[in-house]
Amino acid sequence: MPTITLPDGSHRSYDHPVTPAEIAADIGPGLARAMLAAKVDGRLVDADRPIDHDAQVAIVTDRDEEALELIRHDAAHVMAQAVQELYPGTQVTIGPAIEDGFYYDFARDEPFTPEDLQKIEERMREIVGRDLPIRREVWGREEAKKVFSELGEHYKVEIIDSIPEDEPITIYRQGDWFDVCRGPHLPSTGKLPKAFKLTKLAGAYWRGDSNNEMLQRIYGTAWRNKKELKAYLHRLQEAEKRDHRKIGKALDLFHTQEEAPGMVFWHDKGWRIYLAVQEYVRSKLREHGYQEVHTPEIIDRTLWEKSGHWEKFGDMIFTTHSENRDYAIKPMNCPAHVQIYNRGLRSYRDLPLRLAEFGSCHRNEPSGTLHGLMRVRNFVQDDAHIFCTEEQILGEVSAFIDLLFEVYRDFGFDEVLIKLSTRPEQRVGSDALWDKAEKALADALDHKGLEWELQPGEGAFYGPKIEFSLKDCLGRVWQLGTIQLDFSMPERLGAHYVAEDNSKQVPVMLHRAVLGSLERFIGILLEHYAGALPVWLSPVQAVVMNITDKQASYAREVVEKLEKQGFRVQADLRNEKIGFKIREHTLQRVPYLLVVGDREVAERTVAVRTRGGDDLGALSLDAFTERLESDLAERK
RNA sequence: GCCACCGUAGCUCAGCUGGUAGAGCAACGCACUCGUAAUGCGUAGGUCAGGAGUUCGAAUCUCCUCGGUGGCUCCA
Repeated sequence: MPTITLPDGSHRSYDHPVTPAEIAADIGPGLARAMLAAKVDGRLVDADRPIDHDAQVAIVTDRDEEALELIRHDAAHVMAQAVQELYPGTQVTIGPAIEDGFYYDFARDEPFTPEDLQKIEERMREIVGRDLPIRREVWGREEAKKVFSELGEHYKVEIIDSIPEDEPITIYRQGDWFDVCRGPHLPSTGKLPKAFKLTKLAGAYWRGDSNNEMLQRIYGTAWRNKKELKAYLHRLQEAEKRDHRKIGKALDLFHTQEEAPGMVFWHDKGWRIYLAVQEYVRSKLREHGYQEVHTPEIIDRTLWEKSGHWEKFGDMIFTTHSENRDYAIKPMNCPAHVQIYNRGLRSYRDLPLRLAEFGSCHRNEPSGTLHGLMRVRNFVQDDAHIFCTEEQILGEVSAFIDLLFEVYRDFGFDEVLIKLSTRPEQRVGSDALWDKAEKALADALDHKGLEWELQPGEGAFYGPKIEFSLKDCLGRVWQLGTIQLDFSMPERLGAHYVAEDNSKQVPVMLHRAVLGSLERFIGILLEHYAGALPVWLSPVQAVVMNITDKQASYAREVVEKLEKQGFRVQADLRNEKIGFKIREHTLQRVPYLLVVGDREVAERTVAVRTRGGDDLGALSLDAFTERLESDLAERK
């Protein structure tokens, strides 16, 4: 006899198994109508699933956040039904709810077109209008396989086969259409809010394996009401405006062209940003006890054979040759740093040895993966390798995390995603070493009180790693920093040190980067700030503009004085109206706009306006310099 | 690399079912010397990504190549 506890703490007892729908009806007809599903002991279930035990029950309506997942999953089903009604013979595969929406993967010989999306969306609305009840059924495994294989749904048969033996095969039916699904679902298709939109077509491999055939994926977004949908679409639009590729063009920072796919032509202003970032990191490395080195970009292939990269990444390495020798354009810096380590005999007293390089690397990334500055074929890593003893791992990892967060904070990033990847099946090094290393990484994170996600088995074959990522304006996650332990390369490349007891030991090598690639990092910076970089990173920190030709020489004098103090300042003496110049430099995101007219010349001041439109009034040059200095100090 | 889509003036884009290329901004010239987000008038600018084919005729249709976009796979 179940006793039901509601969220307000009240109880209701029943003398028979009761469905959430009945409970909702007991509470009130309004709630019963609004009901989408229920939460029973914290788990989402269908409105008509009987409850036969004492339970905590909450009725889920479209006011609850949980409703979103249901709505999106239902939208996927309704879309699949619409597709199969419109395009008979199309096979269904899987269709989950995802962040902001849903997708469904279909198998069909003919490709879907953007016009098809319109039709499918219309048919979806029609199916919602039919208000078909959605029913859960439990089928026998063999029966289910028979039905789906007779329908020609071969992917579904494979899915049924992959469901664990002890789990029931559940079918959700809406009208004539049904699908294998774990559920839960809405009570009927009519409960699906008409606040969805099909957004894009894409290819996707069956089961995410590139050896499998490619399916056609349709993505959509779905929300609780039209207002939410509209807000989401607006958010997307705003995000697109921040796209670093657009900003790069509009602010004349860089370009790419056909002749060098995946490689960047940095223009003057973009390169100033690049140098500002690099100079900053360089100063941080010095503070943290690194040596900066520089190594060749073209190195004989034999070194890469020894390191193992030639065999493993051969097709991604650019090569060149001369006088019967094959060279690799370096895809990474580590083997080169080991060469520096290996010069001379190292003592345990030399460790930890931290070698840093702004290393230019080339990797022949597959064409489909290139993306603006975010994924390129030629990039510069803020790379460093730390050679240390096993005992020093924890301290080095810990110091690295401090450095990383100092840097991220200075650039204005607070939200960092952290993942720890541990031992994969195929690996080198003893279990005892892996135990120690994984613990060192986890401890270092925990001691800082950081939140992190464990990715078991995702480590490299040569050691575990931590990855630090940021999201771009469209929510895509890009990895920036990383610290990886390496138990393999030092030995492969013959690195040693003499220990206290005079024995010869192999050092542990840590690969680490804070920004990852400078290119990608600048891309993220541009999107994060929508192009309006903090003063310390702005390629042009101030523009001095005259109102008429009369003030030209004073304007030049102001520019010269500020430049002498190390600021990045330009003059705009064109014969244009001041409003025109203000507009142009505001759009160029110049932090400070200095206007000089007759008044300023007479008083030896500058009239200061910010790119945000604030009027700071007339300031003496000294007062303005002071303001710039304080911006730089605060990294504003 | 795989699937789909896209490539027109320096930039942003228009050009319907094939009939011989257009706008705004930018550039250049002239006038205007002006006080905080666009002064006016004029001029010039394109082998429609490249190649092949269909056709009397191709920016438009077909095929190939290159590049880009969105996903998928990958990312030492």
